[in-house]
Amino acid sequence: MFGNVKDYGETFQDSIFQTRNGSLSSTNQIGNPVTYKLVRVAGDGSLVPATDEEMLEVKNLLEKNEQDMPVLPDPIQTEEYIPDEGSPSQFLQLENFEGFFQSETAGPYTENLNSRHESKEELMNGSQMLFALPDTKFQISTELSGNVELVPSKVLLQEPILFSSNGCSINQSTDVLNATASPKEPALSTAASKPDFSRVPGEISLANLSIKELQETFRATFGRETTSKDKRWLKRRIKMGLINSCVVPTTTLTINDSKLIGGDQDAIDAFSKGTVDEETATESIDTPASPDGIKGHSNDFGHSPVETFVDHYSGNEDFEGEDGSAKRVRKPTRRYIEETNEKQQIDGSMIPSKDPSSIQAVSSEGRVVVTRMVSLAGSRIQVPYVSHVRRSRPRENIMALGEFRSKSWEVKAAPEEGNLNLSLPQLSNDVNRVPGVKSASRCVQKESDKDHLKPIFTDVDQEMMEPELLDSSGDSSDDNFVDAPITQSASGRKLHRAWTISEVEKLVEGVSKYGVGKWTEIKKLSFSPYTHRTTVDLKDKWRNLQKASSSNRMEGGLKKHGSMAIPTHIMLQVRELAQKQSPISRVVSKARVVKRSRSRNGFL
DNA sequence: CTTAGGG
DNA sequence: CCCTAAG
Repeated sequence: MFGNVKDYGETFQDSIFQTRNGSLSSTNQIGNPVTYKLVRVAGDGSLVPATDEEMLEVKNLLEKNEQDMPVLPDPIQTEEYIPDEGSPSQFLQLENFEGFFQSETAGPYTENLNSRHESKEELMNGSQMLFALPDTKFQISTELSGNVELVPSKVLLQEPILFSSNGCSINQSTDVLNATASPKEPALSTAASKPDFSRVPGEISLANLSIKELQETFRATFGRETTSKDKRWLKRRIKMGLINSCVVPTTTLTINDSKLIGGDQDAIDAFSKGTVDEETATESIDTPASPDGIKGHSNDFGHSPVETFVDHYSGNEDFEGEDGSAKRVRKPTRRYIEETNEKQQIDGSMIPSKDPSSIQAVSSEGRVVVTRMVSLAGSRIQVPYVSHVRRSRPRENIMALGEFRSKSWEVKAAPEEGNLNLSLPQLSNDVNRVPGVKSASRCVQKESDKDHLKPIFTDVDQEMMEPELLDSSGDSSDDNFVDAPITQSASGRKLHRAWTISEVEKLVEGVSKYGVGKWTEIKKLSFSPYTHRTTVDLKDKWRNLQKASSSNRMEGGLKKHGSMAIPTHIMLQVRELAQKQSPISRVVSKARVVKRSRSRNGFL
C-alpha cells in the first residue's frame, strides 16, 4: 500500500489533508492549536508547571544521557513533535506517563493504554492506515517496550499530524507551539507530555498572540530581542527554536496528485510567485535524517538546518512585510543553484506535465519541490522552479542556449536536422539521470561548439592567421571572428578558444619579461591584440603550461586529444621560468622571513 | 579591479 | 573556462 518509499511523503501529505477534513473535521481545520508545556506530575497526579530549576535539570539530564540513552519512540509518537536529541522518557518515567494519562487524560489515551494488547493489525485498521508508518518504527517499539507499542496508532488517529523520523518529526499543524517562556527546554519537555494539551491551563497559542507578544515569546525563547513584525516569521522562529534542530515547515503544504491543493495561502502565493527562497525550500517537508528511506537534504552550504537557521535569525533582522520575503539571506550562488538543481534532478522530480506552463509542486522524497516546465532546445523538461527575476548576472540561461543554437544555425546555413535530433535524446537522458541540468546544459553547449562553431573557425584557422595579422585588423575588434561575440553574449559563457602557439609564445615571453603574476602588465604589453584573453585567462594558461611542463613525459604523444602540440622549446622555457620563479622566489621569501623573524627576535 | 587558487 | 576569496 505504501510500499513505495518515494511516494511516502506525498501519501503522508494526503493523509494529513484527508484527516483534517475528514475524521478530524470537528477540529479547526488547520489551526487547531495544540500547545505543550513542561510539567511535573505531582504525587496526586496533578500537574505542576515546571520551575526554571526543573527546566535546567531536565536539560542537564538530557545532555548527560544523550549518548547512551536508547530512543524510546513510543511516548514520542504520541506527541505532535519530537525533539531531535534524547528521549523524553529520560526525564519522565513511564510511571509518570501512566499516572499522567490516568489522571489527566480522558478516554482515548487511557483507552489506548488499556487496550494495548490488541493486535497491531487491529489498531492499524482502527487508524485506517492514516499513515504509512514505517515498519521500523513498530519494530523499534516492540523491542523497547512491547506493551506500549500500540498506543501510537490510535493516538495518531487523534492527532494525525505526527510524522516521526529518527527522533525528529515534522509538525504539520500550522500554529502548534509551546509558548512557555523558557528557552529550548519546553521543547524538549513537550514530548513527555500528552498529545492533547489544548485543555491544559496556562497554555498559550502562538496563533492568537499579538506581534508584541510574539516578540516577547521570541525573546524568551532565544534570549534576544527581535524587531520583526512579521507574525508568520516570528511564529516560525519560535517554533523552530522550540523544536530545536527539527525543521519546521513554513506552511502546511498539501499535495494531491502532484498538485498543490491546500495549505497556507501565503506560502502558496509565494511559491507561485517564485519567491521561494532557500529557506523556504529548506523548510519544506524535509528531515535531517532518513531512516525511512526519506533522504534528508543536507543544506547546500554545508550547514545543518540549525546552523542555517541561526545564521538567519542572528542577523540584525529588519523585516518589512508580512510576506516574509524581506528576509535578508545570502543570495544563492550560481554554483549553489546548479548543484541544487542537480540534486533535485537526481531525486527524480521529473514529472512530465500536460500543461507545459504549469507550475507545480511535486513531492520528491518527502520534500516539496516546485517545478516548472521549461523548453530546452525544443524539448520540454521539468526543472525546479527558479524565479525568472534575475538577481545577478545571467547564468547560462537555458533560453540563451536556444538563441545560441539559432544563431549558429544562421551562420551555418544548413544545420542537419539529424544532428539536432541526435543530441536531444542524449540531453533528455542526461537530465533524467544523474548529470542533471548543469551537465545537460554544458553538454548542449559543448556540442553546439563542436557542431556549429568549430567548422567556422577552428584551431587550424587560428593557427593559420598570424597574430600580427589579427593585430593589424584592428584592436577594437574584440573578435573579428565572425559571430563569436554574438554567440558569446548569447551563451553567457566565453567561447572556448584554443590557445595558439603564438599566444603561448607571447605569454611565455611576457612572463619572462615581467614575471609570473604580472598578468595585467603582460596582457597590456604583450596581449593588446588579444582582447579576448583576460588576465585570468593568462594566468590559467600559464598554470596549465606549468603543469604540462612539469610532467615531462608529455613530450611523447600523450596529447592526442587535440590539445595542440606545444613546441618543446616553449615547454622548456616555461619550465625554466617556472623554476626560476617558484623555488627561488620561495627561497628568497624564506630568507626574507628568516631575516624578519631574526630582526624581530633581536638578532642581526 | 587584480591575483591566486579551487572547481 | 568559471567562481570566489583576498588584497
